[in-house]
Amino acid sequence: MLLQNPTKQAAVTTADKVFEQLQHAIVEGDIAAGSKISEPELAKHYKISRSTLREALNRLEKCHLIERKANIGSRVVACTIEGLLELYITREALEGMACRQAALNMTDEEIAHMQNMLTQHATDKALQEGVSYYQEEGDVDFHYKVILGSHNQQLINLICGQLYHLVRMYRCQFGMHSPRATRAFTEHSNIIQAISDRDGELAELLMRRHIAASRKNIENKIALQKAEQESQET
Amino acid sequence: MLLQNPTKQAAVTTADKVFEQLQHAIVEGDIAAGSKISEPELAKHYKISRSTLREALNRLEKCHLIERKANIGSRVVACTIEGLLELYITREALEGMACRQAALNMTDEEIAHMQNMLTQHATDKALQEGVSYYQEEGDVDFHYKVILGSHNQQLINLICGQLYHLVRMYRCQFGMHSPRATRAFTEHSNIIQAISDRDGELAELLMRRHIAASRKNIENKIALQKAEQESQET
DNA sequence: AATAGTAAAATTGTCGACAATTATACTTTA
DNA sequence: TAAAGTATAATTGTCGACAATTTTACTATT
Repeated sequence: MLLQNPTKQAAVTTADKVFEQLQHAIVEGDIAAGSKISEPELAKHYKISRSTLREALNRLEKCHLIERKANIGSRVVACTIEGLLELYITREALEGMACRQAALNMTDEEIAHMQNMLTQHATDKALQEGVSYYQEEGDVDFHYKVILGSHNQQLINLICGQLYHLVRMYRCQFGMHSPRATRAFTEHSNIIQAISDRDGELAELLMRRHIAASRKNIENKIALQKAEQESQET
Repeated sequence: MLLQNPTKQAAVTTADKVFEQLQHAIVEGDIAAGSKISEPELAKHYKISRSTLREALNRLEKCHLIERKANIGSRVVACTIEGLLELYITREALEGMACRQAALNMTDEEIAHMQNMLTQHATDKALQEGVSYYQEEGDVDFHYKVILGSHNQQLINLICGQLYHLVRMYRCQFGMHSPRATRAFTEHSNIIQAISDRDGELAELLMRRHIAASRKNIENKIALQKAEQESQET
């Protein structure tokens, strides 16, 4: 993952650095989803005081990667199917609106840059081979560009600063790299076209369909798995 | 304000209590928007240690009421017109989707309860007098019910747990109680009808129009003020 | 044997002190 | 006089210890 969250700011303090390490560990599943967090243990592991660790934990809570209860402690969030679907619903709402705003607020330069990026991806051999490159980095890259293009700080903070850490976590833990590469590419093209045409309404509609398609793709998979399980059980 | 944020949980720890007091003070403007926060000063004022205060500050940051920079300190967020409009855009996206989900997921009991609430407000003398009661409590109450009705924890947390503190802050600081009472009442009625009909698409559309109408109302006011200022300057 | 009660251990919350960084006031120099 | 540099003061970040609460292990009672 070379990709960087565009809202991320340099980690200067120790708490920042430990936060980043913990974030990575949670997203990648090195610290299990749903597991309890022991402050003394983690503090010892990272060789920092509990105060500093708690500062880092507060940041993890801010991007919804852990949950805290008073006098009880912290737990890594659980990755459930319901949670995943809820996340997609929320993304559909926020990124849809971001896309509409992008159509209104992006500069011509930004749009040109995004078009170039897509062309770049189109000629990329990885895409032609149907490999996951485009899905992973290219997809996230595209979505980031649109969100930033909204020029709406509120939307940018919510999506890039909070939601996307969870998105990455689900991607890692559920091992999601579905074979939608070429299809997603076409959808991205159409979205950029709508933005380029300054058609906010269409841009939002297309982005929402794009995300909803991913969600339905997952729902189908789940349904299939369920059916398989039940047939095995009998 | 008797109204309670439905996502709020009992404050057991000292940091919780100080957080609530600070939250109130910031929302009401007792601590000025945009002002710098002095940790030693506040800690002394509330008679707590700096550690405990910092815990409270972290929670304020979580609901976007303050912003922190490493080694520099915290500032109360500034209330700008751009920020207000961005907030409305975000609300439109999130609450619109919440309303769609409410149409799909609310139980019949919940819907009936919400209808009763609206009838209650209709017969309320305060509404008939066109007083601000309906707008303040009734409006927020209605929106909360819809959001909770989405049964989507992600949406509920984002809107009730984060956005609405900022909304309240803007309402207080900009002194917003525009005379849209009866109109808003009609709009609420139509939204409930759509939810009752389980028409998610219409419900979302109406909620978005409802919020957009408020936003445009503000934009008009701003434009008017600007025009007045300019005419005075000449 | 199962449950309730109690004591011990562990965990979280809070505190005050010190270290590192930033802001301020003053002096020096061109 | 203005600008740059330096020393001082103030603020934020980090630490280890203690207090309050929760969990665990054990004992006593029915």
